[in-house]
Amino acid sequence: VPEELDEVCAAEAARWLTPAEQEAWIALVGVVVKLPTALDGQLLRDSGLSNFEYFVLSGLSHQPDRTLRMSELAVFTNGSLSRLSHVVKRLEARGWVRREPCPENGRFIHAILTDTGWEKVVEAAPGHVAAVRRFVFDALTPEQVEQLRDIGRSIQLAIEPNRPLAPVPGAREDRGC
Amino acid sequence: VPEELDEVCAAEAARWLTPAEQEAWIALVGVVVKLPTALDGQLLRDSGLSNFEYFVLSGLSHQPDRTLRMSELAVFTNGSLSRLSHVVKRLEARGWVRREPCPENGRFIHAILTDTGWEKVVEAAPGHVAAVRRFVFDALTPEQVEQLRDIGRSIQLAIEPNRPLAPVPGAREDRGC
DNA sequence: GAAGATTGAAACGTCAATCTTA
DNA sequence: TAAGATTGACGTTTCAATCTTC
Repeated sequence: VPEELDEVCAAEAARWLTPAEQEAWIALVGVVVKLPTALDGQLLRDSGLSNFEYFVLSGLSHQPDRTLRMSELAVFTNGSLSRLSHVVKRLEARGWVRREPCPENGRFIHAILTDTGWEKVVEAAPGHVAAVRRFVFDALTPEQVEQLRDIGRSIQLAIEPNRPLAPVPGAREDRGC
Repeated sequence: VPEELDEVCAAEAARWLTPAEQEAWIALVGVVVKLPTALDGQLLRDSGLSNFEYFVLSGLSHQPDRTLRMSELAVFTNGSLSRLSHVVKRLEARGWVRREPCPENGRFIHAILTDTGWEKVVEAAPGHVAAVRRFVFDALTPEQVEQLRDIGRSIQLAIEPNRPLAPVPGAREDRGC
């Protein structure tokens, strides 16, 4: 068996990863798999929300009118429109979001955060942000935070050369929230 | 609404993320969501395998005897034992893996890569590695590769302080495969 | 009893088909 | 006709309960 493995290695050597890349790859895969699980766990235990649901509510809460078109929200949440539709239906059933057709263009549907939904985000946010700090930023130096930003953007560009990296227009990211 | 937002910001200011951290966070979330989708897409199209299934087959293929206990394999794949059990059942039905109780300790179950399974990995590997190169390493400088490794390890340590970071013993990572 | 592993039901995501409005 | 959005069916993951072996 080792011999066969060598053959495979030799045949495809040019395409394999270097040892340094392998180390980075293993580390990256671990984060990609474990971070969502860890964050989902905290949110689910403490607030009964999935990561994705929180992202939807949080995205709406940062809009000046707590409103976003479904397709804009889909971009913001990095999810498909179909998935978003299912999730918003559940959030609507729980009373945190409501949907209305756009008065100006009937093809658009506005997802709107309700007052109850706002309270839910306000309740859930501190614990979630604390988890993000604990799992990510407390473990990194300021230089690493910048490195992470640049690396993340480069990888996203490689995956989606055409899509803009910036969050949805209107998001109040500059506010420090 | 903006006023309320300010109140929330002020009340929880100490726990929010800094602007630099927000940028990094958005970039990281994007990678965490999009990279699995991109890799899953390539594998599914070209080889009919999910990322997780490939990881299982690949993990076994790197063992000297193509064998790993179920619980070891679960650690290696960053997945739950339950999920692994379901997946291995499907892989067994497709003839790529078989399961046998450990002769020395009947509680352990060995997952063993079959010859057909080996061929499957050999067929799927080049395309998958090429995708990893294209989406990740072609976009990064050698310095960034090292940074990514360190950042990834730090985050994993923060998530799981107790679990070892190294791959499963016996994995032939040092071989360049 | 506890570790290792499996199972079934419920929840979720994905895909293709559908519906609606411009 | 095409863009925006929804729906239902199917496959997968998760969670709790179960089974087996030490």
